[in-house]
Amino acid sequence: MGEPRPGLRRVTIKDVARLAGVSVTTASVALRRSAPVSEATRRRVVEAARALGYHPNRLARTLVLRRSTLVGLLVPDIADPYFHEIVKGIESEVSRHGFSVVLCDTDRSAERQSRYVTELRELQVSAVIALGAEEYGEDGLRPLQEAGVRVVLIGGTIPGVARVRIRNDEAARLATEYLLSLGHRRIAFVAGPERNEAARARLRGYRRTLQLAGTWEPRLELPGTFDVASGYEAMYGLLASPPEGPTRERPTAVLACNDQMAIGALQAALRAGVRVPGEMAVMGIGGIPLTAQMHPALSTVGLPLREMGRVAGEYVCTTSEWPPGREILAEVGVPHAHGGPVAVSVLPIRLLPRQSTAPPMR
Amino acid sequence: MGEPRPGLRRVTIKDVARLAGVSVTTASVALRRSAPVSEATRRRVVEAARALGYHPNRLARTLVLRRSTLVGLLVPDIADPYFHEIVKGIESEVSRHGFSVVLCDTDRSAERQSRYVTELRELQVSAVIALGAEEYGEDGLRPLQEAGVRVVLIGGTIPGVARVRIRNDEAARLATEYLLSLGHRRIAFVAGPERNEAARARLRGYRRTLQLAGTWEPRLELPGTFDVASGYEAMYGLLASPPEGPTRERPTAVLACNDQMAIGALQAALRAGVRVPGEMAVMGIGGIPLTAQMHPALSTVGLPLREMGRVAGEYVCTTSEWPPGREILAEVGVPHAHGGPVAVSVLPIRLLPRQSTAPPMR
DNA sequence: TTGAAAGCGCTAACAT
DNA sequence: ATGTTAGCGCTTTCAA
Repeated sequence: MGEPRPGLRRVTIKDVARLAGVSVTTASVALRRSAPVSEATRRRVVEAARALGYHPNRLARTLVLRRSTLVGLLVPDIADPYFHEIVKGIESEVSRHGFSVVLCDTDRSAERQSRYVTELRELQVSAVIALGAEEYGEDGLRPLQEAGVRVVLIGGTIPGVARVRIRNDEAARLATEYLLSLGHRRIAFVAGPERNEAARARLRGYRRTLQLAGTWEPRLELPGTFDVASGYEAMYGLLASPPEGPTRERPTAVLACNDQMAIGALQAALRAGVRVPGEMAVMGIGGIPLTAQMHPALSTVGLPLREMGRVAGEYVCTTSEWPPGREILAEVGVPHAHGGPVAVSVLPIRLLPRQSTAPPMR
Repeated sequence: MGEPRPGLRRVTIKDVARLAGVSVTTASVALRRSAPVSEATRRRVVEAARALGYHPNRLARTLVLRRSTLVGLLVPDIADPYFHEIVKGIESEVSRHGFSVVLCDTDRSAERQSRYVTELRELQVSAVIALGAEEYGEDGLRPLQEAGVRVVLIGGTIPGVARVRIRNDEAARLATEYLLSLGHRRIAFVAGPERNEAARARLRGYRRTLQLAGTWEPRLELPGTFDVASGYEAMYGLLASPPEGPTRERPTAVLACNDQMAIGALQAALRAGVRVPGEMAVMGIGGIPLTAQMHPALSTVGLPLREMGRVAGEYVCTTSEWPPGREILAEVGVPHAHGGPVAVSVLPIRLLPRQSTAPPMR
């Protein structure tokens, strides 16, 4: 902790009270309007506060009220573009409610993670929003819950922890059906990390859709790690040595499990002189802004990223309890999602057909 | 503010003291080792704390000690890749010192900005790190300073405010000289926003270097706005209608004022069927990780982004005052920077020659 | 070596 | 309508 900055004694409510010629209580009440005060005194107090440049000390308030306006944000890597829109959604919603966000970039390190969990407890945060649940393990967030901190997950599941859900399987289904509708039959899929729940769900959605269409080929499922380079490599490998199969032809379309890998795949294709979308359609899932900046602009499935952040932010700032137990805040999916639990609130997943997809060449 | 969470009374130092059978004072002293305590009691206290899962309340501590472990981070747009490494540098350094970062994404809105300035004051942050100084205006941060909050800028200048400086002109010079050394003579420059200090410095560096080489052509200075799209457009325009000049030929190389625009320019060239680096060399400035992911990998000038964040973080967490007045923390530049004030600490800018640059074709 | 008392800035009973 | 008292959790004089 830094030295107390000397000389700069901050102006407290005491100063305001003195200048206004009232008691501290009256000053407090007048400023907060938490009880009736005569209009005259209220004005005097407000005027005194303005004159002195008074700003209430939130920490003192937190202490006495025993509720904090601090919210922790646990994120595996703030540089990961997938998180950006989500973070912006969180940040603006939380701020709108008069809360503040404490940023904790764990850098995917278990050690930093647990340090942050401790730190957030000490800071008396009222809630924690955790991105990338698969990082924390079953009980990584337990200490927070036990301390009475409201915890909500975005992406992934931990038993007993509230979360914002989206229908990742539907997102993949939407993309796959779109490619099918364009006339593609051999559609490769660049999968994500096995441990990632969203990646698994998207793979499932892709697989089921192709199985239903009768064109599923296990060999067209390529491994990937969510990053640009792995998408590049997957496409590179595909072009270098197309997987064998019922037909010897290489796929006419590649769906990547996330946008970053689609970007990598796109670049690999272009680099190899393969025309996109003419000779190879490329598609992602996510709808991060960068996809729109590519040339050709990348077709993808737009997930309500900002809205996910907003919902989580609203939840943690909101006083009323949500349905208890393993709470589902928002069931985010296509409106006609088949079966499943009733949606609390259905946010739109939408297809974003852009330049990187077209019907296969004849 | 949320409701106080009932029932979950947190464990305080009072509980620890009671369990250990000592006074609160002794418990405090034992835990902090701030005064001599008998080994026996110390163990009892520590044991009690462990048993109860005690975590000190930092806000209470801040209140009494009058120094906070909160640091505000003002950033125009957390999704801007230029800021990522800087933010990570800040975050890890600040965290290493036991401080926490309050994230404020102003979204380049003046209104949000001033709300945040107020919020940070109320939170009693001990310091604020502000990225993108040009956003805040001469006195946007004044209230913080007046409240005794230590303020430091990364990028840009505000009179009387400490800042971390890098030699942006040198970065551009380095890039330009490199392109000259490859044999390029007609080198276009995609400039950045006029109001951005770094953009102006880089333009200056480019211009002077070419003037020195006797190959400067004003028409080769193209306008840009720092984003990918503007780099794309600049290159697109260049290829569609090469600027007239002493020779009718189009430039053989394009240097962009930042990496994002270079990425856009690269894509435009590739899209137009112009081979990079064969027919057109493309280069950026910044060294953001994304440049390494491109194909071809983008040549650029690596700025010590993480280190800039680290230095700023260290400054705000550090108790000792730095040189007063318009403090210069770290003069970041090439070792042989010509003239200028003496460097407090010189951080390396380094050339990152990669695949997007090569000698011009004959 | 330990503890009692005071107080950081604020708010909420409970008077008046 | 206003003021007095008490106390949030913690640390630090100052006594014992």
